[in-house]
This record gives sequence, C-alpha cells and structure tokens, in this order.
Amino acid sequence: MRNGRPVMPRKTIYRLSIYLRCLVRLRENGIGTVSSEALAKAAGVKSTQLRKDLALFGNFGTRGLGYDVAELSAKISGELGTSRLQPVVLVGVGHLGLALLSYRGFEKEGFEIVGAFDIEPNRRRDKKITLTIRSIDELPNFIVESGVRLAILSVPAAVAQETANKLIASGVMGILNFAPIVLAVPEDVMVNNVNLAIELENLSYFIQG
Amino acid sequence: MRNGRPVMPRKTIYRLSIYLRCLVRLRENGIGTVSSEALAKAAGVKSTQLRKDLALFGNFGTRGLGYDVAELSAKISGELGTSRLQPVVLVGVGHLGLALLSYRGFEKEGFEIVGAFDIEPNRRRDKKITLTIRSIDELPNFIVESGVRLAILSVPAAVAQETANKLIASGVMGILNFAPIVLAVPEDVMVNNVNLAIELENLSYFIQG
DNA sequence: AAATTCTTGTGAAATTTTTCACAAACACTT
DNA sequence: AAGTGTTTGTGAAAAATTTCACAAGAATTT
Repeated sequence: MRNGRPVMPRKTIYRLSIYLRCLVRLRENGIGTVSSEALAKAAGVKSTQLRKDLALFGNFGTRGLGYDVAELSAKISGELGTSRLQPVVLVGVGHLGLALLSYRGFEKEGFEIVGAFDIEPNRRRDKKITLTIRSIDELPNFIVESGVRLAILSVPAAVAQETANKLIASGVMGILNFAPIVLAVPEDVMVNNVNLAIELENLSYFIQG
Repeated sequence: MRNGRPVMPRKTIYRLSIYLRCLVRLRENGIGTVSSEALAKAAGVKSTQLRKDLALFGNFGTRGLGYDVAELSAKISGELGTSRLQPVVLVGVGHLGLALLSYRGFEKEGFEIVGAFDIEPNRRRDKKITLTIRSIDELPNFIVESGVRLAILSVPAAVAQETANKLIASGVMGILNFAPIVLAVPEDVMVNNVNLAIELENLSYFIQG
C-alpha cells in the first residue's frame, strides 16, 4: 500500500495514461459511453487487461453497457494525480532542452515548466523562448522555495549524476532523465529514462531480416 | 526463430543496449575485463539477469574472471545489428523534429538521419540546420529509392496515422513514434512510442505522498 | 600441484503479468 | 414482464520474467 491506496504496477500506470488519452479523444468526439472492448482496441491492448487494470482501483462500469467516458476519465485522472497542474523544472537547456521548452504539449497534458536552468544561462540560443533561463547555481534555492518535485534532466551525460544529486538534495522526487546513463538514486526517488538511441536500436534489431 | 537466430524478448534487447553503453564507458576508462556483478550494477540490474540475458545468444565469459570488455561489446553490438551506420528518415520538422535534427547524439550511437520531411518544408525555422528539409510529397520516392527502413515520426497527432501509412506503404518497417496516439500498423511493422507526457504522469503517480 | 577463491552458466523455484472462461448484472426488445 | 443480447468483473490457468541456488570451470595463491 501507498498512502492507503494499493500500489499499482508501473505497467498498469503507463496503460492508465494511454486509456486516459483515448478517453479524452472519445469525449472530444462526443461519445458518452464506451465498452472495454472498444477502448482496449483504441489503446492497443486486450479488453481483459483493460478490465483488470481498472479493477485495481474500483468498479466503474455498467454491465451490458460499458463505461461512462466522462466518469472513467475523472477516475483515472484522479488516480494518476493529474487532476491539477503539476509544476516541473527543466535542467539543461541544450538542443533537446530547448525543444522541450518550446514544446507546448506539456501544458495541455497537465504539466507546467516553471523553471529552466543551465550552466551557461546566457549562451546564444537560436530559438526565442518566454521563460527566463537561470543559472544552475540558483537551482537548489528555487526548488526548495517552490517545492517542485519533478524535474526533466537534459544535461550531458558527464554531468548528469552530479546534477541529479543536486536535484535530489533539494527535494526533487521524480526525474525524467534524457542523459544516456543509469542514475544512482535513493530508492524513494523515481527515475524514468528516455533514450532515443536505445529506442532506435531496439527497432533496428526487430526489423532485421 | 528469426533468421536462424532465437528471438529475444524485447526487454532483453533494451537491456543489451544498456549493457553496451556501460561497456563502452568501461572501455573508455581503459578497463579490459568486467564481472557480471560489476556490469550489472552499472546497468542497474541483478547480475543473474545479466547472465541470463547474455546466455540467450552465447557464452562469452570466463569463469573466475569475468567478461572481456571489448569482446562482449562486439558480440552485443553484432547481436543488436548496430555494427554499421543505420540510415533513418525524420518526418515532421516542428519543435521536436528540429531538436532531433540538431541533436548530434544519434550519429555517435550509430544512426544517421538521411532525410527530413515536412508538409511545409519552407516554413520559417529559427534554428540553422545542414540537412535540406523536403516536402512530404517526396517521401515515398525517397524511401523506395534509398531503401531506408527506419523512421522517426514527429508530426502532430492528427496526421500521424496517415503519415505512418505512407511510410509503411513505401517500405518502412520500424517507426519511432512521438505522436501521442496508438498507431495501427501491420504486425510485421514495429512501433516504439515515446510519450513525454506519459513519462511525467508516471513519475507524478509514484512520487505522490 | 593442491587448495582456495572467484565467477560463470543454468535448472528450478518464485514471482509477475497476461489471458482465458464464465457467472452475474444490466440494457434493450418484444 | 419475460426474454434476449451485451458487457462487466474475476477466479483460475497460462505464460513470461525474474530470482535463487549451486555445480562446474578457471584463475590465483600457497
């Protein structure tokens, strides 16, 4: 258990995110009710898996009818904790970091980048952005004062571990890591890695033939 | 089996990529031999898992000593099919696509973006890039003629499916998909999804408390 | 060269995750 | 209001993945 709720497998949480996006799309299309079969198909999973996933935190369906799109959206959203806007800091404003800052998708999905940091805040950057880029030195204070718990780490591999250490020391609990190394962190800190080269390598293996 | 080789689980392939990166780092540090215990620790897995993973395609270790870093690197690299440079096309040159083009990390990892396509190739872009951006109309011919099998898809969600269809019709077998939708593809086509909002949502769930 | 230490490779056990199969519950039709 | 059809929720089975435990092999020491 975790805060009185059952801990759900990480895979289930990923799938809940996918279900939620499908539900949002259904709602945009004015669809009020959906069966597990239809929703599962949209999400690319089996219907039994969808039902098992949902069963982990409640019974929301109506037999013979399906799920109420709006209600299920709200339940999943509540479960994921994305009901309200989540603040995030971004550390490392190179090519990738800059793109993430420019990417307007996050806010639509419930996340707001409230601070951007770089070792060289005044370095020349081609793109115009609205958010001020601060020095890494300001990072600890900013995190402590703002209470932000999530960070996007897009610094070079060579400094990723030390930067992560700073983030954690200041109170960050979750790191979305783009640096191609395995970060060593305390077990109550969560790291999700995004490594594009590994994803390509993976594709490359499976299409050989 | 797959071309006479045993098919390995997708998870194993991901881990092989991670092992390979750790090995490269070890070699850079002049380390010639490594035990499964040490390598597993660097990769963030258990040593038995590492050994099981390797056992799927050969026996490379020396009991009492460990693995030869250079030899194991070569074996994994060969298995993953990353021994030679892999060509990739990039479709959709918006914020994210542009960042990926600027990102010099791919070439270092064995991939080369040989073509970039956008529905609006001459749209004003802040960043300077060396690669010519072509019209989407040229996409099918380019893929057929160049024989590229891998694509990075960074177009808006609304046109992702139809763009994927074009790619597949021209012969693309693997798609790294950044659009936040589940693509419907034939079963011999492989899709890896990268969805940053979902990764953040996932972190957000696990740090609540 | 025997003993000791280390480390791999692997069968078996444990765990996790997915899928099956179907009773129970509800909607809709007649 | 009974009958028919649909869809959920779930116990049980199956499959996949991870971990354990240890024999076997090789290096190193004595």
